[in-house]
Amino acid sequence: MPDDAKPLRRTAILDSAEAQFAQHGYDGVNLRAIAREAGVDVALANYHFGKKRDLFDAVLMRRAEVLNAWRLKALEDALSEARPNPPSVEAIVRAYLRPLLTGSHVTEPGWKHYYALIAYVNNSPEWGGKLMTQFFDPLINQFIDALRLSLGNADEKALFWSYHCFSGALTLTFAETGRIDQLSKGLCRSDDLDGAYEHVVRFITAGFESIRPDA
Amino acid sequence: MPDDAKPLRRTAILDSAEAQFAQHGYDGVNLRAIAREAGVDVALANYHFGKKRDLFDAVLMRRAEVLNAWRLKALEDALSEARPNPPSVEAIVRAYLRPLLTGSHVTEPGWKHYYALIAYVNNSPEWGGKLMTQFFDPLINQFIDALRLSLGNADEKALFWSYHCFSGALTLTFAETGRIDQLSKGLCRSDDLDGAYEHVVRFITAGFESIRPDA
DNA sequence: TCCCCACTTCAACAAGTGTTGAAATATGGC
DNA sequence: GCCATATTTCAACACTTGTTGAAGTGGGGA
Repeated sequence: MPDDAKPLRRTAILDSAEAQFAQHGYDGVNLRAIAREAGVDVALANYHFGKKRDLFDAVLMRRAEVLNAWRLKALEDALSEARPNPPSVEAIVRAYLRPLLTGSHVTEPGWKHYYALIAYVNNSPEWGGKLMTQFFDPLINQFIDALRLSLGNADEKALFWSYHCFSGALTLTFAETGRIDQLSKGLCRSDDLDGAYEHVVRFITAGFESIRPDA
Repeated sequence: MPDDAKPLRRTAILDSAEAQFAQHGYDGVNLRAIAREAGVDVALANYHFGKKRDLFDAVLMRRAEVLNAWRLKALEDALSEARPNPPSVEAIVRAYLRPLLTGSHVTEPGWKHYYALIAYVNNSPEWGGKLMTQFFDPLINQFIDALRLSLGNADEKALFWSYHCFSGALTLTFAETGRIDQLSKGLCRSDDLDGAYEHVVRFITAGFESIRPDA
């Protein structure tokens, strides 16, 4: 039987929580609003997920696993295509971003909400350090290893600060705040992840290339 | 008389609100906690600033004006130094970042809190578009104009998406989430803004240079 | 048919929320 | 000292919050 055959209410709660946490943050949402949008009673969220904070973690976890699998495969493909040499920086950046910014899923509201949630978490002084580490760092370390190889003996501090810039640029893209729409007077649209892809790839690749020691 | 001679409680409320909004976000804070840390009664916040949301705006406004003045001067200095030519991209990026990441104020808790607040606002789908536009975009447009001149006839979409990456990298730096500390196993410290400065300048400058048409 | 079980709702609690009007206190000009 | 005004506190309201225990529902196996 398919995964979502019976527990319809359960996933409805997750979907609703995802959308609302993404838009208003953890504290800006109450369980009654989540339950109302899911069409269930308040107590049901507690029955399935426990405390509010556990529901938040469950939302975060659900798509993190899917995402990490996609991105791991993209990285491994890039590595095996270039073998025995390390892939180019651009190939690594593309492997990092392609599963996130391109493909049919990036227009689905569920994924958009999830991305906005990641933007919220990554920039939160309270949770940024802990939660991002918990859910994503094993994969991120593999990407950084690949970049280190590709860049020769780049300075380690420069490498980590460069990744930091990368992460910040990406998560602001995820937030889809509409600010670039205003700044560019409508020329760029923050909800157009696919359109942002090539621009972000170019900018980030050039940033990493600038720390190459023999450059 | 100095500005902060009499209204001690007023600024105490602003300081406390700044610290708490920065750490927990708008909805994660209640007025009683702000008043307690400021050592005043709850009703006093209402007397001075009105509704909770107005207090939030007042916190945002206070340092925005100072910041914009510093950064405008830095940009004008860069422009006049290079005249009649446009300044280099690096000079513009430095003018943008130097007032933010270097100087004696960047170790003060007040400014750190304010920066974290900016990170919160800039990445918030609810407020990112509106508030950042309101407080900072007049200045940002001048920076983008300078970059456009310096870069020759760069593609406009590429220019705005590049600034978007810039903004994301900077605001994640402001958030000081401690994530880079964990990723780098302590080699980089997210509270070391001054140490981040040169790395961010290099990364961002290279990113912008990559869209130069004759490159 | 009956019973067990997972699931769902109902109703309520205790604590915390922003906001406000009135009372108390301080401040500065005369 | 006196009084108008600005500041600060007190006390309370009306409402929302997360959480929980008890009751109800439905379906599948004995």
